[in-house]
Amino acid sequence: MQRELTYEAVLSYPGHPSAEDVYRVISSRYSTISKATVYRNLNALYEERKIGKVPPMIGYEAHYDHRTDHHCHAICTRCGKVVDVDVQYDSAMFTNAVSMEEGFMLDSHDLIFEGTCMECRNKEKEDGTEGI
Amino acid sequence: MQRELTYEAVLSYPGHPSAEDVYRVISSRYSTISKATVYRNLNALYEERKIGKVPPMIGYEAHYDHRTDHHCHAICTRCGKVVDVDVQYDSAMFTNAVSMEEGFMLDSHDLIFEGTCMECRNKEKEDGTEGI
DNA sequence: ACCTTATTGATAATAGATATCAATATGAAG
DNA sequence: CTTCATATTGATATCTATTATCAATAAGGT
Repeated sequence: MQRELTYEAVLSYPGHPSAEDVYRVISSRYSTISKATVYRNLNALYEERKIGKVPPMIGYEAHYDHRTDHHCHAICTRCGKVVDVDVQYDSAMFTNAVSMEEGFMLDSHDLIFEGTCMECRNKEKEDGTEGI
Repeated sequence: MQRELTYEAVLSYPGHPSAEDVYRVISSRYSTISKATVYRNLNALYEERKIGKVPPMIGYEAHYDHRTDHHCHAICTRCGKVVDVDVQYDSAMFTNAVSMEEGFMLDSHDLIFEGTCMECRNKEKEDGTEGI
């Protein structure tokens, strides 16, 4: 039942919530939910392929996704926010290159972009001109 | 001085050592080195761009690289080992796609492959036929 | 109602990495 | 060679995100 809540929270979240985000949303109206349950259910939902998971980088929390199709993400290295990116490319060229690497069997690939989101850029601009 | 040792350890390591790997190598002949020093120096060397860092995925340790040029990596999801992959592609197509995303300023991108390395595949094969 | 299985909350534990801080090393200037 | 300033180190505590544990509870079938 908390599983349902978790699922709905991810679906209705604008963007790519972290486990902490999901926990915050749910506990605001169902205050007794445990963090462990959120983590558990996010994992379970991801295993069932009902939700997606942004390829998680060390130093940032894991982020989940209501999209389950394969697509790319950009992560803001300032605030950790994740946005979808739609890039067209032929993934076959990757498959071929990797299969040449001595016996490595390719399951998937991730294309991840790092940079600064507009909000953080604006914030930095403000900070930079502070005092003028 | 431990900084030098750290640098040399990364350069001479076959593959992509984790902090733990580097620590093990160094402490085998310089037993008093502290783990904190290794972590610190790996970070410092990476900041100075003297060594590379494999885009670090949650669930695996960070791995370092004696190559400092931009290239791709494949990670074995069984054992965490990292191997280099040389794929040719035009990164301009990525740059353009991302810059369209409302004001996101792109710094870099990472193309990461996940799969199973040959050793782990062999190991699984053995395990599977065990008892025949 | 009864039994089995799944889910939950609370909490402890984990891994990998960073922060702290006194002790030591380094290195330039006199 | 002293003296002072700065950088690096080792030991350890701490942190963050996550997973493990486990008794308590909930669900669901017969």
